[in-house]
Amino acid sequence: MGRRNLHTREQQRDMAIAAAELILVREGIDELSMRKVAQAIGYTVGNLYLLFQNQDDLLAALNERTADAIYLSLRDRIEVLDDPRERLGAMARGYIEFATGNPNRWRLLFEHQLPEEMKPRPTADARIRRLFELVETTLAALEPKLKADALRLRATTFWGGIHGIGSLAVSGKLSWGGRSSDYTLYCEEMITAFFGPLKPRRRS
Amino acid sequence: MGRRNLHTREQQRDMAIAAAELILVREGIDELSMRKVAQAIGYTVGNLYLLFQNQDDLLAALNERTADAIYLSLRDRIEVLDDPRERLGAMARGYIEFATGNPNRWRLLFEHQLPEEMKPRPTADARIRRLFELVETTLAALEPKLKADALRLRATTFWGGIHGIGSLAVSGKLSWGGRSSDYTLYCEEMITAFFGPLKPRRRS
DNA sequence: CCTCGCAAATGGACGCCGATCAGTTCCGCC
DNA sequence: GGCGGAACTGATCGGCGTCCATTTGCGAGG
Repeated sequence: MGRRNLHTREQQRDMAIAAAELILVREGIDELSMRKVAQAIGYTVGNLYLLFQNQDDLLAALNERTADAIYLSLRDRIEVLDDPRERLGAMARGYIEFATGNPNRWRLLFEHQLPEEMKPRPTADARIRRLFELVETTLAALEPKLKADALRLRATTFWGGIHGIGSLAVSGKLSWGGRSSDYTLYCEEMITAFFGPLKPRRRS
Repeated sequence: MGRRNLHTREQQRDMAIAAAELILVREGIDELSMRKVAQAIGYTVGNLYLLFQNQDDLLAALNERTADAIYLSLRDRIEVLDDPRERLGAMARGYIEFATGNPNRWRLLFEHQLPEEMKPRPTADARIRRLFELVETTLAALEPKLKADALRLRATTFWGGIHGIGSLAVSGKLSWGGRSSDYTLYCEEMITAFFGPLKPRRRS
């Protein structure tokens, strides 16, 4: 075949990303090959390289979608809550739930290192930074007396801790440190460590 | 060539593991291939499959060594310290230092998921559990009034948090949440969150 | 000292992968 | 109606993990 013009470049890109995400979710990272993606969208492998620089470029596009999905999920969760403390809890639980509910997408985002020569692709990084900033903003409402530097340090450390719970949960290593696999438990413990016991006074 | 008997099976295994670790450290996970390992030890690829079931079996052997190295490193660090609080700090810093100092070994251990059909290989898991138990034991000395369940939960959560710092540090994503890349800062903040400010009274 | 069984090790084959590019096809403009 | 060039193909390359028929040579038995 030659020129078909069935879809625009942009459409083909979207199709490829969607197909790749489906393969990623259903079959895992190792099964996600350019050949499978090409076959899934009805084009040849060579054509994929007119849409993406290489495989890592496609994976980076996937990661952008994942980062967006996490951010929007957390955003939706907290906008119905008023108490900053509850917001942080909801974000933490939402983060862990996304990790355990979408392990392959989560792993690709955080554990698949892209080669450094494609570092000038700040889009994905910016979307993660947005996530950290969401935490920071929420934390600012909870601890208004903290200075900017201390606030940032605290938010980053807290979210790094939550991230660690997610990381261990996804790789199935949380049970190594204890019997339970109920990640919410670890979540609550982390929040308590950072922000004190839940609801210190109720109906008092 | 045929029978050489230059090295025993055990020796060949050790040579292969050592060679693989060198390649892992120097060139990264993606460059660690069975062919390179075979060439490095002066044998053919086919012979490697008389020593290991498959590549993941070799990687699992590498991970055992890494887990041992981390455990022994932390053990050495704390045995010269008496104060439990200082011990936990030393362990946390040591963990992060190992992660940032040996990123490829650390990534292979925690971020490379082995296929589930080789799950009946409890050796590597046991070595990680040992690490968690070391934390738990040290924490027990700091908070003697905690019950076993609460202790385990607290230790696991704390160590999961430290692990998260390491995970983000290794993947270079810690700067996303703040300017500094001085991981010790995050370490101290995490310890403070869990165990209160450092040295609450000095020379008082 | 010879020889021969069998363990030890080889090396090539298979099917997959990411990546490249000369060549083919056919759309749309003149 | 025809043609230039964009769109797309598919063959090709080197490398990968894995397997196994074949070859080699050590060492026990004569």
